[in-house]
Amino acid sequence: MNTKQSFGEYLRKLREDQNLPIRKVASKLDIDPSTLGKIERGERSANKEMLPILAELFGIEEKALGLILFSDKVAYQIIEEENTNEILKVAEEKIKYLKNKNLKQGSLDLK
Amino acid sequence: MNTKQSFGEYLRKLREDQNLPIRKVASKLDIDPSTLGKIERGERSANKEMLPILAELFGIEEKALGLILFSDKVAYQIIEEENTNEILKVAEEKIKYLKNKNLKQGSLDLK
DNA sequence: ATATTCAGGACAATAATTGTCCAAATGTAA
DNA sequence: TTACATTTGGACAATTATTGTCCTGAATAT
Repeated sequence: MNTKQSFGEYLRKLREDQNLPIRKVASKLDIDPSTLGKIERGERSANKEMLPILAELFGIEEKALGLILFSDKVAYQIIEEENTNEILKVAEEKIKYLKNKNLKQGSLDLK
Repeated sequence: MNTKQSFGEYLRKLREDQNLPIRKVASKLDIDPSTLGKIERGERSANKEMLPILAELFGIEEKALGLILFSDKVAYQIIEEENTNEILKVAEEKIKYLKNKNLKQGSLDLK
């Protein structure tokens, strides 16, 4: 897993390795080729519905693809702050706490 | 630093410790009391402009307040995924890479 | 009982996101 | 070069999310 790559860069590499035109992949995703181009260039974000389609198309794990997508989103969200590491650490503790809390309560009040 | 608290819960505690009504704090922030109530209950998000005002009002570090706010946002964004820890780890590496890259290039292309 | 405070829904305004369409640019092969 | 396919990127519209206000009713305090 190359964590230095953005989702778009990764996607483009996958596509080019298979010599597929944007047009074809876009068609699988049922979106305009221009939109996919923007996703590959990072001007747009992909959404979760695209993940299983892309995973199957390129023969990779959907979870791995999602990992790249979500880490992109998180990174983008806080990269302009100075204390990014601290933010991530506190977020991790918070998530741990919340997941445990909701587990005990039974109700998944996470939306 | 209590990482188990959300930004809103933390804010409410600060306010109640000083026996201030929502109305007064909202006025300092120049927003409707109802909006502040929602922020305290987590139904709305605070924004960065509010941080220095709140920090001064309650005599705490703006950075500490921002830490709680941003970690909240990150946690909220990914808490429904299963592999949250992995996402955070990859995000951290990505940020490290991007910050270093932009440092070297000089241009802060982060927006 | 009256005042104040707070909760929460309905609503409007604004901003952000998502996608399409098209024209220009780029690449590719004959 | 010509012809064709692909990609880029701007303008635009539609949808969705966010933000805040206003108002009513409930709870709390005096």
